[in-house]
Amino acid sequence: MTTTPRELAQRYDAAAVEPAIYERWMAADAFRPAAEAPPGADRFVITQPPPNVTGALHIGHALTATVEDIMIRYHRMRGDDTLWVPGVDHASIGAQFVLDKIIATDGESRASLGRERYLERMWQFMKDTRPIIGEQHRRLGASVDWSREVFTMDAGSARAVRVAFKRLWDAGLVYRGEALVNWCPRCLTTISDLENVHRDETGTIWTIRYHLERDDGTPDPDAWISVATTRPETLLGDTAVAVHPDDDRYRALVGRHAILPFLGRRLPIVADEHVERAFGTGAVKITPAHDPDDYELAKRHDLPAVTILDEQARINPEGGDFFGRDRYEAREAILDQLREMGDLEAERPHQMVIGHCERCGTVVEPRLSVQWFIRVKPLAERALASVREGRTTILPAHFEKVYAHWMENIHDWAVGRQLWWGHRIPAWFCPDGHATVTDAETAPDACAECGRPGSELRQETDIFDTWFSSGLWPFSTLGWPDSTPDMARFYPTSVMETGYDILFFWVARMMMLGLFCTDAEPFHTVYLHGMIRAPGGVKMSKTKGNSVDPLDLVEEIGADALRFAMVNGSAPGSDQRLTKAKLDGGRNFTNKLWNAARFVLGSRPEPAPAPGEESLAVRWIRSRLADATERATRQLDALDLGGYAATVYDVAWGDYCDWFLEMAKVDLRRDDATDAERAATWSAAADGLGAILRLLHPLMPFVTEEIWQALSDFEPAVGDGESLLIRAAWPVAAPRDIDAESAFDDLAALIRGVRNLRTEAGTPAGVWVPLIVDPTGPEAAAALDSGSAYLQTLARVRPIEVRNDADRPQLVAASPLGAAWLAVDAAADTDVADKRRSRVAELELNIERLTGLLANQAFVARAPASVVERERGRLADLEQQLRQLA
RNA sequence: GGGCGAUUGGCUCAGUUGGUUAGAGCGCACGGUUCACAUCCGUGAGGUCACUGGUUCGAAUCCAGUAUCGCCCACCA
Repeated sequence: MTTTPRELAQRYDAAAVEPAIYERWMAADAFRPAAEAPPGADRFVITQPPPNVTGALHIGHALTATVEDIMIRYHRMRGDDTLWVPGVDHASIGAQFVLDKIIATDGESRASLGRERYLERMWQFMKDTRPIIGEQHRRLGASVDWSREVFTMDAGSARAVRVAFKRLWDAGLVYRGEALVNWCPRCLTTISDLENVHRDETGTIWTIRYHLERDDGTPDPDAWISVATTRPETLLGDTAVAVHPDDDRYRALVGRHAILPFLGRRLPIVADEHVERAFGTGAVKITPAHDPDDYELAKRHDLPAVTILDEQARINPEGGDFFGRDRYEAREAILDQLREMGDLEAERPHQMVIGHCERCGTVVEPRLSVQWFIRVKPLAERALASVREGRTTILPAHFEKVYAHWMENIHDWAVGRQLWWGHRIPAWFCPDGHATVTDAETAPDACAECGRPGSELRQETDIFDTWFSSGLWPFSTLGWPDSTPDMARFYPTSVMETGYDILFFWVARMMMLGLFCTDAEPFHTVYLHGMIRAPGGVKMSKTKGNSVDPLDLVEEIGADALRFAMVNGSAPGSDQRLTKAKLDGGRNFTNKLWNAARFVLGSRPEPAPAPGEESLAVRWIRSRLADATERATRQLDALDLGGYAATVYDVAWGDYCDWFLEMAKVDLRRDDATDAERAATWSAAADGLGAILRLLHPLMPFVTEEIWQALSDFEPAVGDGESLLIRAAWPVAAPRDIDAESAFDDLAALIRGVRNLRTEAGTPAGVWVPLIVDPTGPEAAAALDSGSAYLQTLARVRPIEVRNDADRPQLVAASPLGAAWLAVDAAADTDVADKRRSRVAELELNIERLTGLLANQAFVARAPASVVERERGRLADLEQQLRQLA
């Protein structure tokens, strides 16, 4: 055992300490669950969103990792069987977007490389980029089980994807069909509704004349129907004009035809109730292949769909003379020509919403194609019931409504992506076009419909939407579909934690797929954190240049300080601004802890054979820590992380540092103390520090661990012999010592009162002044006597004269222990007299109010007795104070 | 067009099942080289809890409505 304190550096150097501490945890294998679950232990398993493989860590990841790490460290200390599986998501569209840019610098492209070489290049890219996120999570202190690290392109994940899809197929929940889907002409793939982000924009709405057909089939130059459109270029794909059946203006035209400009196509004029008479001209051009509304209408009226755009949104050969032009060029050309022909009747600005590709920002194009769909209604119903019936709880609770609303209005999920990087859909086509779905990696033996041999089958080239594999995460990471020990031990998981922005993308999908695949809710609690915003309250984004790099912050102030800043004063689901002031607060708190530890370690007195009597300070801080332990435990159990942070901050700084350590100094340094008493005080200080370190460890793991090492090094008793804080036990709340707390409160009130007097009287802070106290009674006198050493030092008053004295100056500190005043001449100060008068007035006002309240029969009769009692106590206190001031 | 959330001292935010004197940090004012810490210590000022009405002995908290801001969802050309 070391008996001399380890020297703690004068300044805490987070940048140097943190990586070393992480190494120590790794070396001790502290993150991995035991080989077998400890008997009787509760289970606590985190489900986390795997970050995109290509993305550098941003502040949102930092918050995610912090919140999860707090939970897992807390439960680990509780002795629970904990697991937190780390990993990265292959992010197919995102990764391709990044890689496309990289290879473009070499003059290459997807097309120039081809699928096979492109994928080789991608795997090579993965080797470089995959470890980055993990390394960054280490810097934040994330105590994940690295031995179970998962990549969603690993074989295990791939198998889970195939098996899940095959089961959905077998259950009749997968179909292939033609539909109008969201198409990104730049990424060259389908995207889901969720990835199609709508933005308000000011566009133009044009009114165009379609001439009516004459009996001889030619357009009538003098008769037309005017249609309004925001997308003139799509007229090339028009196959009808629609009006409302009850619209008198057009009733006569229904059944006749208009002639499409440029192409001369005959357009039937149809009546449909979905047409809004008041909008535009009341007549709508119908482009089934390029507008979702029109597509639906065309189905009702059995109209053909003509696709006029190619995959890059250029006019295809169907567009006649406009063939080859980009959609916007074509728009201008068409407008010019219509204008020339006199058929462009009007144009005016128009407010509208336009869908953009979430990834690249390109305007999304509805595109008619054959796609794989998952029929999600039945899945959604189950997922909805789980939340409605409380088997899964969402925090904060109001997101349950958001979740329900989305689940109730869900559309079938187009899961296919025309990309290369990702899990290829395990469907195989025979030359006759029959699809066979398999859960094997290789081709099925034969076509399920016509029996053609496997050698003639060709695999689907589409891959899965990344969220399909992410949706399997909670169990695919544990070895599903096999019945692995991990599945049995860790599934279903406990808390799924993420930002509310991916509630639909991911949480909803996990719920649906989890219930379908495993017949169990994949987690019992969904904890959604808010977004971190820039100081102005605006969204952080790299393009705006207002984003902060969490790693820069870690480098500058340390991971602990950043973690504290992000969690303190935050509430789940609420956005927060990360300001300099907040970050400084975290850094300052780290510094405070460090210095408190330096003091404790450096002030150890001579060892004493037997511990002496415990002082008021010791009894008081024990009780405060017991209270904090009880509250912190309750708050962590309720996932109230902001409350937990506030609790430990307050007890550490406000109670332990500001009051206890100052009182402990008095006890350690007073001349009349025995060695035994000093030893008792110090050992309580060390114990208190140990308790604070334990309470704070989930939030600020590094600095607490570093201090713990020094503390437990030469005082193993504090740590129960556990050399690593990460493995130490979470404290058990001891009973409160109400007597000590109330004795302390009385004394502290007096000390504050005297300090206040000094300030008001303008007594220089360093000067010792004599104090006179007139105690309220014998008990107060006794308390005063035993607390006089504290009072002297903390209020810097000496000597203290205790006497009953009716002759009081203007300046008096009123307290439960008695009236006190400084033996200095300050009475001449009129300012002081004013202050006293206003204090008396305030007291009288409050006494009046309380007297009135207590005279109210209804209050006394209906309020709980404890409340009435408390008000009576308050009134008595106030009356006593008033007497002291008189 | 629907839905959700927010509105608390100068700023950023907490506020547990309604309990009567609404908290914190920062900022501000004043004073401090008290041997852990100036990334600190002490003292203080500052709020009719957006507004209106209701329920209640009692409302920042529950209910209804209004206003402002923000977010999400949505197939009106």
